[in-house]
Amino acid sequence: MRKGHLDSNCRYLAVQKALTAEGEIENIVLKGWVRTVRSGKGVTFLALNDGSSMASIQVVIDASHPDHEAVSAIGTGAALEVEGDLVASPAEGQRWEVKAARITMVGEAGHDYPLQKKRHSFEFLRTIAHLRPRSNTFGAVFRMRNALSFAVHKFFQERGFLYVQTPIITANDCEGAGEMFRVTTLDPRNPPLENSQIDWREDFFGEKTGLTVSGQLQAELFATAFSKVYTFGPTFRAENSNTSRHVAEFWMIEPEIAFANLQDDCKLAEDFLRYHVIYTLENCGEDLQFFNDRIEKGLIDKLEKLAKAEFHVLPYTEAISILQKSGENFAYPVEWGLDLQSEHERYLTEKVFDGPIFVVDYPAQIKAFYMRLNDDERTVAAMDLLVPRVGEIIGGSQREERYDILKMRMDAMGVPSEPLAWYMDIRRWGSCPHAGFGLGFERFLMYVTGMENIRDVIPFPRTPGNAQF
RNA sequence: UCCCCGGUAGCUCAGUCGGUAGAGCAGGUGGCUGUUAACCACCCUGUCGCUGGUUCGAGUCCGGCCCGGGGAGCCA
Repeated sequence: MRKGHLDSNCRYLAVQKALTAEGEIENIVLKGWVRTVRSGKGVTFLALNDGSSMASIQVVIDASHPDHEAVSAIGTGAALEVEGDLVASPAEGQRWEVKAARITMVGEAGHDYPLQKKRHSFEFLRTIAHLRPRSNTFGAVFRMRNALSFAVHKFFQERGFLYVQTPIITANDCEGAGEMFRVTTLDPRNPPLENSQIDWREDFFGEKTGLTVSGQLQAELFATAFSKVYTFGPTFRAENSNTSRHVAEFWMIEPEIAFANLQDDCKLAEDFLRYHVIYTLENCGEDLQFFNDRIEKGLIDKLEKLAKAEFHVLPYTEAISILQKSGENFAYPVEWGLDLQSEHERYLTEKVFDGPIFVVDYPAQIKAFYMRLNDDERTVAAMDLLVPRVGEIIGGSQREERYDILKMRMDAMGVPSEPLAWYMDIRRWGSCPHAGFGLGFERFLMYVTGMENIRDVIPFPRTPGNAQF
């Protein structure tokens, strides 16, 4: 067996291309990592995977081959280049296999390779996040993540939306969505002080800055120039949340549309969800089948059902009344003016409607300052899209486009208006009704893969106490 | 941050009433087979999370701490 790089005139093929070949091909080259070695006296089989598909390709080497003994000692995880002929497999289990003429060891893997050919717990795999993409489940997760990232852009671009990159560093302390990470170049042991308070004017940006918790406010500005825009980027929350649904760094999708009301917003959210579920069904078959068989039984049925489902619209006030009449014994109180808890949301979407629902028109006092005040003056044009098994998956609103009312709401909620003068300015000149929503990309991935922990749908999760890799 | 559960071999786990630790996989050796996370036989593998206590004796009981998981809150 040769070591090092193989120069060859042979045709290099991704494993996925080889597996879906129309016919036999002579002299091909495959490169990838060994998943299993099954060795016998007469013949040795290698399963080679290069991440291009869930399935590995079977490489066969006869005992008569001079390298047979060396090949049979190859460890799981080794990187190989295989040169040979793609031939029809004489045995059950695969259509094509590679009859190896030459196998080159590119990178060895010893017996201490942590990823064994057995089932590992997701908890263990998180501790080897640098290797877990080579496992079946994470291969499928990240291929799916890739496919859906592409689909997000495809969806918006096909509809004339402008992709806007909103800032990651921001001085808006009150974007309204939670704790921010501080961004500073000051020396923490010796910060400049004024009246024993840190003097942020001395900091890099001349004011107190942090990592963005939402691109919405800036997306609104662009919406009032380009009509339809979306963001798709990293978002940060410094909250000490320790749950399977929270990470400190995640990717959020935030469309914002001008000349639009809450109904238009709901329609967009519905189209978005349906489009991506159908895209997944049509483009991720092999990986989806794996999730359906191994991660969440009935996943494909669930997605097909969602793709065809009617999306109900339910005003908050009606939701409260349904919950109060339900006779269910909820752990948290149901009363007009209180926010809906997870148990309430799941009851509505699973038991009452058994399908996706928009809950709209929430009490003003439990929602953010920028949401548009309804004519009843006690609710705002907010919407949450709830789906079975997950609960809230999208949250959005029509934005308050009337300067005076926005100012009044900010004052009432204690939001200082001076730092947000630019945000308010677009209400002074050419203001128009507009709306948008936010969707956590990882939460959406959890929904379509059936994965139950958000840390298992993002390459390198950042959570309280953990920023490894 | 709060509540609950857990931490035993490289990995997945068992360990009874408190009596001195075990199975599968991985690894090694041999055998066997166009094999399918191959199979069969034998061999090897331990700071029982850390720390203090109770006890003749602690993986097992109690306290503290660390780490992980589930749920809640916050939210996406």
